[in-house]
Amino acid sequence: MNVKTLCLGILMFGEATGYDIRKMTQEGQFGHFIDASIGAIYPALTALENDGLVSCREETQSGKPGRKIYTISEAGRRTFTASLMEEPRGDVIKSEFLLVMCCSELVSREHISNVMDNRLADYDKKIGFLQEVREHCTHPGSQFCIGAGLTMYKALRNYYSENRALVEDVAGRAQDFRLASESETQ
Amino acid sequence: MNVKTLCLGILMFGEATGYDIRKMTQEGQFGHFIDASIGAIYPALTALENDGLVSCREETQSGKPGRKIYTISEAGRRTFTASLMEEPRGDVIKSEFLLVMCCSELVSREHISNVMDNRLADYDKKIGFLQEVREHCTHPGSQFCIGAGLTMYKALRNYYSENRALVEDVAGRAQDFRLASESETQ
DNA sequence: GTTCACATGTAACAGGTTACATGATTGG
DNA sequence: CCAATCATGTAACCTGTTACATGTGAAC
Repeated sequence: MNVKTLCLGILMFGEATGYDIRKMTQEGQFGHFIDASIGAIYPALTALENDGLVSCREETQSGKPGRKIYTISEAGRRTFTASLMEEPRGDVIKSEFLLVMCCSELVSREHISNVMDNRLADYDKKIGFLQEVREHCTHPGSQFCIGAGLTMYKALRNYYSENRALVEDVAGRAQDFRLASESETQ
Repeated sequence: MNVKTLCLGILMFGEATGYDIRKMTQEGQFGHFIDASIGAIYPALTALENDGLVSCREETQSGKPGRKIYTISEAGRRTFTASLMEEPRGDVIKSEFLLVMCCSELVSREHISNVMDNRLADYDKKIGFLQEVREHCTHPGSQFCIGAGLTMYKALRNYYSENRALVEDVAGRAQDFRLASESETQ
């Protein structure tokens, strides 16, 4: 799913600026399953406008840079709806965090504990965001997605806080818990 | 986290071919948090060898194409360990599935139900894989990561099967459940 | 017989990231 | 006064995807 389609999808929920879209992929109701950087969003919106899939209205404010507010067009709606009919591909998850946890014996216990604390705090923040968004949301599809995010974050948060000892106890002890290659090949 | 580092990380657990690494990022103990395509892995391994971070032994079998078995070097271990000390970035999750669910009123109920059934079956398969891997695994960090994957998949599987009616009941009823933009701007 | 799993590799192309450039306003 | 938030945009660069090319052996 490329950034253009993602922007179209977000614009289905209401007009927005590039900046708004960026924010929605960070903290909003899409934060937990859509990823798009600001440097990709602006060119995507320009391309979408050239293709006639969105229209743009410019709001010039005194002093501030003019906001470019994008609205999806009828053609844009059709294009987006058509893209929904394709079989969705498997979710992509990339977690540097789990890679660190996986190899906890290679780093210090302080580092592991610190990274873990940060992650737990992150999850609390995300859970708070989603709970707040859910209260102001009456759209069934969004409710479903917000619920999925909350389910995932809460389950992981709980798992991490209950099982962190597993990785913390072996941190810095590479000698005792050698990874497979070391015991096999040496 | 780029593919080179990912390969290094997997090779910390034992020597492997490019093909093996690909499989481990699909079904193995890394399948749920590492993503690397085969077309990225082969060049990465070549680059890693040129940098002296891995060594390569070629096993020529009768008929079959020779397997190139890569082993991480001492320099490779140091490089990988150093990369673990960097603060891990937030997890990246991209889900076309949730985008479809989010906009379920735009497509038919058949499509939604079909996509949902596929997803549930996918999760069952993944849960089965991980449960099997867990049984043969004594490494604490891996156990932690496998447990995290199981926790996430089981929680989502359960949530989806309990809440699928939310999106199925509105499928194909865009008139009744208009997305925000339609009611606001028209 | 045909499909699948094993096994490697290349190259064109698409795509996105990062950093930079600019500038006002608000809050600490 | 400095940092953060709002707000847009460009471009060099990096990275990875997709499709193709090749070939065996086993299973169905």
